[in-house]
Amino acid sequence: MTIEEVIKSTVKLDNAKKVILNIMYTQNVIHDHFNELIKPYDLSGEQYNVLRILRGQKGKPANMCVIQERMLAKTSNTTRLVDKLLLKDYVTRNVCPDNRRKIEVLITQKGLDILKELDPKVDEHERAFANNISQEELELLNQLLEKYRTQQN
Amino acid sequence: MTIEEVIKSTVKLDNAKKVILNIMYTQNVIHDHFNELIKPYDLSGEQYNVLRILRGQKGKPANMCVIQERMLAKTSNTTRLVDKLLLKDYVTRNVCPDNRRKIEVLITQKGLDILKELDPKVDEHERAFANNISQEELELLNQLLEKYRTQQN
DNA sequence: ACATCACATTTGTATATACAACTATTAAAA
DNA sequence: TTTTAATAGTTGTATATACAAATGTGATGT
Repeated sequence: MTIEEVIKSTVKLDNAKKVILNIMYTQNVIHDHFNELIKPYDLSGEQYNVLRILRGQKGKPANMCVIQERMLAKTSNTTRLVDKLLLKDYVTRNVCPDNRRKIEVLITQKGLDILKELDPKVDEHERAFANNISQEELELLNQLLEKYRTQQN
Repeated sequence: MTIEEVIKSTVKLDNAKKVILNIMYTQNVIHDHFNELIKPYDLSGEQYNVLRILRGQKGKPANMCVIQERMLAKTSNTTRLVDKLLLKDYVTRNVCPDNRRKIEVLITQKGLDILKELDPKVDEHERAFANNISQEELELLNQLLEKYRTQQN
């Protein structure tokens, strides 16, 4: 389905407009698909993302700004995301002894368990999209997106 | 900047994962850039989108579900978006005489004026991203995104 | 005519996002 | 040492999003 069909556009769009719409719309499709996946687990996409970041720390605590800078959506409110994870016992939160302005956030075993349960489903989600396109095309798509993003103002 | 650098990943990611992150992140970058653009105009991105759809109707009124199906984010609450536009006198809203379940939404001259004022800025926004990449690459990017999106479950 | 169903939109509610203001702590400067 | 500035995180508030339930209207069947 082309992007013109998606938005039922009657006029022909130029490539610059189409790419933006295509990226925005594709993100929406991925987002909705992922939300379906995690809905039964009572986790939001960003909560999952934070958990994955914490697992990536491999036991090393992460403070708030480390989490923030590794998230895709830089404007998310990390404090409140961690609050939610804390309520579900997926993380612990402690004041850093060296610098009391900082907070040390750690993933718990329960957090690791839920991630492990989700891993195969997330893999399947990723494959569902990637399967329709070759490895070379995937690589090309990555390169083009990275190039596209690089603005020269 | 590669997506690994963006999320400061220490491990190597496979292409399927990278494409998803790249699309999500690129959408974020575009979204933030666009929001900067329209912030002085007291319009949200989705409000702008609705206005653009209404202009595309070329005088023909659009009812709620027509607007809905032309929006990128299908889950947006069209009623409340139109409420906001109504408050700013950018649109009118009337019950359809033929079928009183339906609502006829029309863009006003004031709505057309604000869009006209925004047009060059939106063009510039689109070019800012597209300029760094050739027309052929833009076309390829569109094709790859459309192909990628097409899941076979 | 009456019941039932489908359709179009609105409303309620919980959660998420955007962004500014605020608090607490540490570092630097006078 | 006191003031000032920078850093890290939290809180408040307005708006947006997600999703289910409710309302009102029109279409269909008996």
